[in-house]
Amino acid sequence: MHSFTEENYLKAIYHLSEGNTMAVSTNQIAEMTNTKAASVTDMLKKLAEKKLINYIKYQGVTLTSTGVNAAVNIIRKHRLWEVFLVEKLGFKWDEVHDIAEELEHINSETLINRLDDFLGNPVADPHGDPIPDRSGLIKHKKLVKISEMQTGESGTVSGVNEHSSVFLKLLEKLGLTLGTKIIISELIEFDGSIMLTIDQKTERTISREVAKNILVIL
Amino acid sequence: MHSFTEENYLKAIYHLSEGNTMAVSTNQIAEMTNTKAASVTDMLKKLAEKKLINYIKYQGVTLTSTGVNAAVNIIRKHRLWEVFLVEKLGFKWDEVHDIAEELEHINSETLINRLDDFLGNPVADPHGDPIPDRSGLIKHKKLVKISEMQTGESGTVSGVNEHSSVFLKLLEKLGLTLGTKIIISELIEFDGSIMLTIDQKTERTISREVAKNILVIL
DNA sequence: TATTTTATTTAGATTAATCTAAAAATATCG
DNA sequence: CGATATTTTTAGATTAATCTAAATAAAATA
Repeated sequence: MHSFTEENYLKAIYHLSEGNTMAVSTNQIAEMTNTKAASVTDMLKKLAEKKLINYIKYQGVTLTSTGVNAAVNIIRKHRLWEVFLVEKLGFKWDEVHDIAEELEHINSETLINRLDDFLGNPVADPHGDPIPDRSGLIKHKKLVKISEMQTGESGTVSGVNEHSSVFLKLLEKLGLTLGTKIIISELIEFDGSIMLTIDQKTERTISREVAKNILVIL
Repeated sequence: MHSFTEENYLKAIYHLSEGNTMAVSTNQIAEMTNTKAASVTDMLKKLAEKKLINYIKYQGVTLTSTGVNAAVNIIRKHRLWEVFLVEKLGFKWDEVHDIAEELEHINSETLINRLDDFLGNPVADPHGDPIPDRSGLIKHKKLVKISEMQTGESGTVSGVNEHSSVFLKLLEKLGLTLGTKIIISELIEFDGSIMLTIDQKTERTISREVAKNILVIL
């Protein structure tokens, strides 16, 4: 098994390379892991030694397939524990991240597979992020940022790009939690803010910044 | 908070001082934590510095009240997680120790209190060991070893003194799991083994060694 | 009680993860 | 394209937890 710390680096690299196919830089990793670049370099050497990443000095890193596997497994655990915390223990979606951050390092494949079954094999966590299945497969849904929608388009809130407690609490206040149906009523040219109808009832305006971080299924 | 390692030392000291009021020795701790005496000495200095133990060179240690609190809290977490693993995830009583050993270090009072409620505030773990309540109070039941019972006496299996998987599996094979009613039918003088009736049906003989490790409520 | 044995502590190293400061490589821009 | 800025790496320390080997204290025993 890998150490707690190694797992956190793998996860960071994975998240940083989601979307873009580019290699991830030392500084990016340092920022994400709250460490200094020098520490990251040391760890990268170690992870490369273990064949978890492809590392060329000064050129950034990518995960090897072994590395991806390890990372995906941690993410699977994180998200399943989040579902547990919300569905079974009654936590709110903005309260679970830090606890899941600890729970994701518990080592037992049996445990996590039984937890998965206990929870009814959920496909998404409380923030709408997909949960990898036990073979590591992730079913990505086609999600669109509200900021990219056109007037008249409608969709269902199904994910977020920003997981901070402040943001999630705001969404709750706005009535924009997962499953909420929205219709774009107007795009305001002046500041890019967006007016929308929530659940066929409330009309609301949200800033472009907020809109960028809400994902919907059309 | 205390480190993972510090917590393990506190727990070890607590378990070693259960029952006897004597100070716990460096070597005892070394054995329980699978470390060497020299490492223990270092850690004892650190724990004493933090006022978690009373430590006098060469004289062994006792926990301070702060230390007891910390230890009991870890034990509470361990046992609640064990209940979760058995009751909710379908693990067997001999499979949960190692996983709970990891889970007990997850830091969140809210989490553990919600888990407690979710489980219906159990008073004992799957091995019959009492679960401290959220204030740290432990309700000890008056338990007697089968080896101390007399012919004709009856009782209900309610705990064990040996938590190894081998032993627990044996008890299952023998039909001596928690809740089983037994009556002592004969004490065999030759080797100290004990003949008993299980659930008013089966008659069985168990060795003194096994009998010493099964606890019953009369 | 003196001697031997056992237990404990100290001294000095090691490993993992981190840091700061300096050096080296890469990227940017005038 | 070359000077400057930025990024990354190296060098050398630090901290927590551990170890082995040697020294010291306590306990057992003859």
